[in-house]
Amino acid sequence: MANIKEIARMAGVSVTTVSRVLNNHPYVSETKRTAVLKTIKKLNYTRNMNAVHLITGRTHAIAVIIPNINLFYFSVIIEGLAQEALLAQYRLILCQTDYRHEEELKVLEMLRNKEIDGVVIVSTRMSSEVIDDYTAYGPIVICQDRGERRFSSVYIEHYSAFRSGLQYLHDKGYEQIGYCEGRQHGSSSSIRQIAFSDFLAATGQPFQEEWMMYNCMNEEDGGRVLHQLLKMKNRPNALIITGDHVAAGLIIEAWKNGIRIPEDLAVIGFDDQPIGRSLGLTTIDNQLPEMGVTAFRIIYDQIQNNDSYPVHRKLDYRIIERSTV
Amino acid sequence: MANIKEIARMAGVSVTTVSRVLNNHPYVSETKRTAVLKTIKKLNYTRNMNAVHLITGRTHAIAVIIPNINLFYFSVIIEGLAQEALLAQYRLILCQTDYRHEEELKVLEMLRNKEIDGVVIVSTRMSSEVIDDYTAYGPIVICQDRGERRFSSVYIEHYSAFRSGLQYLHDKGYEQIGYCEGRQHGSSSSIRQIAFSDFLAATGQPFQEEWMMYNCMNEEDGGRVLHQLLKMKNRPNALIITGDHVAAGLIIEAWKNGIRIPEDLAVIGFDDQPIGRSLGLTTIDNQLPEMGVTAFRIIYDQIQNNDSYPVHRKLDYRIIERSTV
DNA sequence: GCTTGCTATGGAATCCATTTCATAAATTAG
DNA sequence: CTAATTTATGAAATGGATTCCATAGCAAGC
Repeated sequence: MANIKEIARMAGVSVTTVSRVLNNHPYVSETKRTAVLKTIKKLNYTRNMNAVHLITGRTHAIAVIIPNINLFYFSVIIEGLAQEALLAQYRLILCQTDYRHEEELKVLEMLRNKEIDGVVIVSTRMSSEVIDDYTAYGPIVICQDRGERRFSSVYIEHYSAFRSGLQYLHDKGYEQIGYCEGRQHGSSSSIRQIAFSDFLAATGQPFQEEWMMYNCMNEEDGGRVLHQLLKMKNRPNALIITGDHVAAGLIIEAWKNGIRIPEDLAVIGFDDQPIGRSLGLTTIDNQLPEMGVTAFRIIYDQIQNNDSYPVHRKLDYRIIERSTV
Repeated sequence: MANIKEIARMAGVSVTTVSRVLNNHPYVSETKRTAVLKTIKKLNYTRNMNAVHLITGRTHAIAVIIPNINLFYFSVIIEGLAQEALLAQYRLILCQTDYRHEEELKVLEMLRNKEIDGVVIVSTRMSSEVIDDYTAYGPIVICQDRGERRFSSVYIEHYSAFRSGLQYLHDKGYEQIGYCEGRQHGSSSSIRQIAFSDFLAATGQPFQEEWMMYNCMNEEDGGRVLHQLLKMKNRPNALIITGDHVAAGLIIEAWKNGIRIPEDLAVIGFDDQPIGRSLGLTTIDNQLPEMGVTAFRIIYDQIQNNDSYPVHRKLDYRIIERSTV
């Protein structure tokens, strides 16, 4: 109800002085300062932040584009992001777009509209060209590896992470390796597929279409994969699975069906998820929380310094050896 | 850069007419409309949404207070909430407060500041009195059962859900029932504890402190609980566990230690989580996605109708019978 | 022919804080 | 004792839309 003008009138000062008190500006006498504070309290006044946003051109909010929060991979990144945003007193607008192009675009439009100060893109199907068009309006950071572009990125080297997983299996003596892949047309999927065929080529093995399992998203898919394996005449003796929860579903189904792990089937997962820890699953940790944290920090720095020079930050991965290989 | 005034000047119309075009107001002639649209395109104009928010007093944003997104219980609620928000073209501001009182208050202050149009509180430690103080500033809905208050709620009857879980075990012939509880001082924990002791009283059983397991939050805690059980001289033959992931950790550890489920130990969980499905875990489904969806709809209705009459909506639960009881 | 009602348009007020600029008093420096 | 700072204060411009109100042309109703 009350606005800065009314406070000024009642406290017998100018609006400028009230604004100074509100923003802790030093050049206000102690008498006036207390008078203003008293009036503010009396009228139960707070700033209308929309006016502040309008005049300052900043909203202290960033948006994050994500297909779905209820997937471990994403929720962990968001957790880190949200933690950092809280620390920096920034608002985090969650945009669960399910890869829908028009919704993803709407978020970038928010940047143009000045509704937000920056955008973190965790996963998208948008082309780099489309995103490039919006870099003029504010910092954008993407959690994918896209090479050099006009926007910043934080990424894991999926190629080498995947290759080192394969190499690990190979070093342990497994030669027949199958691959359970997540979202078939994800950006990292294609990189991993290349890593996979490069590995096969390097070790002189043929590509077996039967040993490729597509669209493995959750525990149930893992279970389904095990039954696929059971039907095969020529089975792989090791599996590399992108996502520990898929691996978990598979391992549980394996136990139920008397398949010994790793004796009959070795399994290596990704992302070091809690359920994998319980199962003793060997996995490749991708430092996902770090991803969210880093993404926020990049955005934050760019907002603070009004700097649009793109930054690229590579995160490390590491193999966590447990008992499924 | 460009604003509505400039568009008006260039298109040779008034700002009012431009605003009308922008808002699809019918009373604009076709000639002027196209002139305006052409100018908008030419100058690559978009509205400054902060100005719109200021003048309209609405932001089309709601905030959600949540301790941590990376917990299944919460992330599922958020998923539903985010889906509905997207449909209604609302922004969802994620406030991961980790139960910190000052942070939770800041979110309510955002409502007073007019930064947001409403608040969904998924879980909080704030007292109803504190929340009541903010209902004057906009709709608030809480996902907890707090009896009749000045703000709306969506809730599960934890008491009866828990009792029916116990009853189910009892009907199946289990008499020695232990209880793994989540966050010890959560609002639903105390209700469940009452349900538990009421049940014991009703069936004439004594309360066994040893059979109460506190602070079971994740898979590892479930594993830990199993080892606690192994050490007991007098073991329960059934366990009711709030949270399927805790139950999952326990079941996996049971398998490793040769405890047969349900023969040696029956287990009933809560929330119907994916990992539980793989394990064949009997569980009580609390319709969590529905919770988020409903919470949003309540807020949305109240915003639309400028209606602050509190609504209370109870969600159903149901037992999903699988093979651990 | 006169009253309504609808279409079309624009001027000006409004939302509310920040910030630049101008001014003046009080210090400090030299 | 004058010049240069520092402190303190307020008027007015600014950010960029929406909307109330006034005006006017035109068609329909009686």
